[in-house]
Amino acid sequence: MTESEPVLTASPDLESVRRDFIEGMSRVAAFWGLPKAMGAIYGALYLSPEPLSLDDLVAYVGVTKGAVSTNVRHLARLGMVREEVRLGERRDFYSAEGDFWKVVKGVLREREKAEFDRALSTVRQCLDAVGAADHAPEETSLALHYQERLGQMQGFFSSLDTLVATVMRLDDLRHASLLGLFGKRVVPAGDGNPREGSEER
Amino acid sequence: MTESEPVLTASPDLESVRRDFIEGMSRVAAFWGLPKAMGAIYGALYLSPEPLSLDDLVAYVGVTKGAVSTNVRHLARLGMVREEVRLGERRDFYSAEGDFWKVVKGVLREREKAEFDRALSTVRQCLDAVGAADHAPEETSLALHYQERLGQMQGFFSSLDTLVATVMRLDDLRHASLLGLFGKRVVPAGDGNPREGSEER
DNA sequence: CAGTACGTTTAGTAGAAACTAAACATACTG
DNA sequence: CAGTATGTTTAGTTTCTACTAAACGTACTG
Repeated sequence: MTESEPVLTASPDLESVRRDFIEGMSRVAAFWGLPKAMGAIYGALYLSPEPLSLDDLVAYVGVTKGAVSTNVRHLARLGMVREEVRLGERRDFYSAEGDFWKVVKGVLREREKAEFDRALSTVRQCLDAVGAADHAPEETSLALHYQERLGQMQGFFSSLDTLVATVMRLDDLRHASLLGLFGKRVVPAGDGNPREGSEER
Repeated sequence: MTESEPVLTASPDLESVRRDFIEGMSRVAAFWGLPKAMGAIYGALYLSPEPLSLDDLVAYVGVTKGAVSTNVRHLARLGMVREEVRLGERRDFYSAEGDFWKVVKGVLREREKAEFDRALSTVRQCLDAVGAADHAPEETSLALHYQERLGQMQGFFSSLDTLVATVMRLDDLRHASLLGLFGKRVVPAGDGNPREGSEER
C-alpha cells in the first residue's frame, strides 16, 4: 500500500461498492476458468463512467502493468472490452462492453466453438472408423453398440450446437423476447417463479 | 505397459476407436475445467455395453485406483454415472448416464447454480449499498451511474438464470421439442442448416 | 539528442490442482 | 483367525498457469 492516492476518489461508500463488485467479478471469472485479474479488470471497466487507462487499471485492480496489459488484450479479443485511442494522448483507454449478450456471444464464439467442433469431429471420426472396418463375428454386436452410442452423442452435440448458435442470434432480440419465448411454451407449472424453490444452498 | 492383458479385448479397430473416443472426452473435460481423467472415465463407461468395475477403469483409462475412485465419485455426484451394486459380488460397478441432457442438468445444477447465485447476490448487495448511502453532491451522478450499470447486470443475470432454469426443465422434452421451439420462432433465416457454413475445422 | 512516458515482452516464481504410490480400512473367504 | 480382495484416504510429486519484477522497444517532448 505504498501507492500515493490512486486516481479516483469516490466517497467511502462508493469505493467499497466498487471494491466489492470487482471482487465479485473476480470470483465469477475464476469460476469460469478465467484469470481472476481478468474478471477484476472487466469489473473495474464496467463500473467506470469513462474509459480507463492502463495505469488506472493497475491502481484499481492491484496487479502489475504486465498482467493488466495481457489480460486487457485477451478481454479485447473476447469482445468484452474496447480499446479507445485518443488524439493527442499517448495512453490507450479501455472501456467495457456493457451489453452482456455480446459478451456471451464473444465468449461462446471464441472459447466454446473451437473445442466444440473438435469434439464433434472426434465423434464423427470414431463413427466413421467403426462403420468402415469389418469386425470379427463375435464383435459385430459390440461394433453396433459403439455405433449407437456414438450416434447418440453426435445427435446431442448437434442439438447443443444448434442451441448455442440460436442463442448467439438472440443478440438483437434482447431479454424480453427470450423470456417470453421460453416462459410461455415450455414451462407448464403455474407459479410465476421460473426457479425451483431452492433459495438456500 | 507391464499389465498382463487388460480386461477387454476388442479388435484392433474397435480398440483404437475406443482409445480415440476416450482421449476426445479427456480433452472435452479438460476444456471445461474438469480433470482429464474424469472425462476419460466417463468416455470409457459411455462406450461400454455393460457396467465396469473400478479395476476395469484403471485398465482402460491408465490412472491409478485412487484417482479413479475419487473421480468416479465426483461423476456420480454430478449425476453422470450410476453406481451399481451386484448381489454376491464384492466389486462395485459403474455405468454412464447415457442421456446427455441429464448430464447437462447435473452439471448446471451442481456447478453453475451456486456460483451463479453468489454473483447475483453480490450485485444485489452492491445495488442496495449504493441506494442506501447518501453521497456528497458531486458524487450523486457517479452513484446514479453505478446504479444503472449494476441494474443492467442484475437484469442480465436474471435472464440468464431463467434461461438456465428453463433448459434444465427440458429434460423430458428431448431435442426435437427444443429445436422445433427455437427453429420456428427465433431464426428468421430460411436455410435449413442452423450452423453457419463452418463444416471444416 | 537526452529524457521521459507508455505499452509489451521475458525470465523467474508462487500457488493450485490432479495425479501416483502406498498405507489404511473394511468386509468376505477358507 | 489368517489371508485376500476391494475401495478410500493421505502424503508427496508433478505439472500448469497466472502473476511479479524488470528489461526492453518505441515514440513523444523539451
